[in-house]
Amino acid sequence: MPRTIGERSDAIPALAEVFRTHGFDGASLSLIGAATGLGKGSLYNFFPGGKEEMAQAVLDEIDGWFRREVFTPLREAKEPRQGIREMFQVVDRYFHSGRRVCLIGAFALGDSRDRFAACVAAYFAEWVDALAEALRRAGSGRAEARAQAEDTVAAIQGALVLARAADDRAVFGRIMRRQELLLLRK
Amino acid sequence: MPRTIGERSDAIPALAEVFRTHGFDGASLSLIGAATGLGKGSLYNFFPGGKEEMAQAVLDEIDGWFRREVFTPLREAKEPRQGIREMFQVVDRYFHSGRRVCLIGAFALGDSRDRFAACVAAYFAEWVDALAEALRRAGSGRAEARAQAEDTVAAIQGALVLARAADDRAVFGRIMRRQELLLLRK
DNA sequence: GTCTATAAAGCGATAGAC
DNA sequence: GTCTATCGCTTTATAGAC
Repeated sequence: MPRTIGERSDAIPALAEVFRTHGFDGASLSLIGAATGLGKGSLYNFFPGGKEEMAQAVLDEIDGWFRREVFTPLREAKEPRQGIREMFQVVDRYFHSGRRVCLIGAFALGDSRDRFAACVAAYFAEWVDALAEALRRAGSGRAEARAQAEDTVAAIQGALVLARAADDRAVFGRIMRRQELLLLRK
Repeated sequence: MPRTIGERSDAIPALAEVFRTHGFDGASLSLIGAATGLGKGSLYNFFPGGKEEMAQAVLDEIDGWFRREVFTPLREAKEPRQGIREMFQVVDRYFHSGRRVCLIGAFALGDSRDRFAACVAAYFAEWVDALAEALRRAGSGRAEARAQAEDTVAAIQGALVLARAADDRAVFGRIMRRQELLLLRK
């Protein structure tokens, strides 16, 4: 998180943190102001569309990050099985081993789903697609690869729910490890 | 949903619907009043603790329902494998094949987790416990049964996230069916 | 017991000084 | 470009009429 906010994108990490912690409705402008160190004037200067534009900017940033660090590597990995192993590593790091919630998953379950429906749907669809392609290249049939990919993305999201519910990140690690074994066995 | 509200418990289904649809923060008293057909006077007469007491009453009702319809049957089923099959059926019906969100899962990911932390943690812990016992009775070792139970509850929660994200309940059915096969194969 | 009116606080958003 | 003050509205919650 940058110490000084010089441009719009500098505020995104703090914004993401606030939305993850408090949800869209719970993230008030005063909380956002405190987290970013910006007054309302500056916030509306960077984000004329207000809170909705702030959340959209965070979602776009997350989408770009996953595209760059997860989806594309999955699709382009020379060794698909190795690519899948690396996906689990990157995802575990991203979610801080289950301590950090998936903002897009939380938006999917919450009241803000309709507002950001397209973004939310596209994120999960692309994750499933990219993983299915890697699995197909690793030897699974087309239909089986899709099924395995769907199960895996669901397992990760479910693991985040359970980890946060139990306030115990060990749950997340266990589910991730078993899902990786299930996917790469044989 | 009862047509007339004569006592506190008559309002619970409508309350649950509002919290599921709008989340805790998004469920304003005016929405709650419209959904229940009750004025604020009546609401505060039934729930002196306000919104928090309303949500807690809903969580208690859900907890009781799952205990009665899912956890206890799992533990007491004469045929544990058949009991597990029935769990999948009951859960599919409860979540309207993925169209209905798990309020406790949504609270776990959302801003209201801290407020209802004990309730949320207990719900998932008991589900995993009950399913693990059934799996153990069906022949799994103690550790393996726990792992399978954890994976299954996570798969169900993840399936709800994906179904809601894609606005496609078919996803939910597919993941549930595959998880059931995985659990009961051999 | 249920309504309407109202209180007090917080909200998102805007305007204007600097 | 960033601040403070403020608008208009909604929120939860309460008070008092009936």
